[in-house]
Amino acid sequence: MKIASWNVNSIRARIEHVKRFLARQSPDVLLMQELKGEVFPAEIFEPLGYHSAAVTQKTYNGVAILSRTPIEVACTTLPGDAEDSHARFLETRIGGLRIANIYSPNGNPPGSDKFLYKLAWMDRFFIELHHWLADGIPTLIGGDFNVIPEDIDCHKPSSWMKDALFQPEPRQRYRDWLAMGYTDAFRHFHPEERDQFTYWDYFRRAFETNRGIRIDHFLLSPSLVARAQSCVIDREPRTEEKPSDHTPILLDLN
DNA sequence: ATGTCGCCTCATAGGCGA
Repeated sequence: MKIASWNVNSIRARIEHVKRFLARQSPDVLLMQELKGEVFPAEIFEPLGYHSAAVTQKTYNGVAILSRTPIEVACTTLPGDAEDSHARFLETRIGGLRIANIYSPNGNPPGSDKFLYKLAWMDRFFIELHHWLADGIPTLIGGDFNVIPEDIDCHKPSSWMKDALFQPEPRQRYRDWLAMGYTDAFRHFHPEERDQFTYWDYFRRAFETNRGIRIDHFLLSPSLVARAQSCVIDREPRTEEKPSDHTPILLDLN
C-alpha cells in the first residue's frame, strides 16, 4: 500500500500537478493540505479511480484524502475546542487503518496569538494521539506538521532561529509525540541522512540551492512500524513549472 | 527588511497568510 502526503498550496492552482503526480506514482492514498478554497473538485479525481473526502473553508487551510478504496470519515475537527473553525484535521478509516491527515498551524511570528494557537493545537493533538494509542487501531498520521524536528532537518539552523517552525516549544511537542510511542517514518529509514527536505521557500533560489526544511511527516503507531517498507521524499513535483513550495513524501506499507 | 506565491476584495492594487 503506497501512501503519499503533499501540501499542494491551493488545489485549484495545482490540479494538473496533482494529476501528473497520481499518473506517475499511482499512490493508493494521497493526503493533501492547504487546499485554500471552499470547493474541493472531487469530480476531477473520480474518473481517475479515486474516492475522496475533504474538509474545506474559504481562502485558508483545507485538507483532503484521495483513496482507491472507499473512505470512511471518522472525524473532521480536532477535538478540544468547539470554537476552532480551521479546516486542519481529517480522521478516516481506510482498509482497516486509521489514516489521519493534519495541517498543523504555522504559528508565525513567535509570541503572537497565532503562535499560541499553534501550541494549543499541538496540545490538543497530543490528547488525540494518546486516545489513538489506547484503542489499538493501527494508525498512520500524515501531513504538514509545520515543525522542524531536529537541526539536521534544515539546511542551516541559524536561518530558522526566529521562525515558529523551529522554536523549542513546538519542537518539544513533536518530540513528546515520538516519546509517546509514535515513529517518524522518514527518520526510521534514514536516521542520519542530511539535506532531505520537503519544503523550500519560493524566493532566494532556495530549491536550486537545496536550502529547505523537513516539515511534512508520517507518524506510525507501534503496530505499523513493522509493516513499513520504505519512506522517501519525491522531489520531482518541486522541479515543475509553477510548483507548490512543498514536495510529496511517500510511504510504502505492507 | 527582503525575497515569492495564491487568495480575496470596500476588486484590476493591496493586504494577508505562508
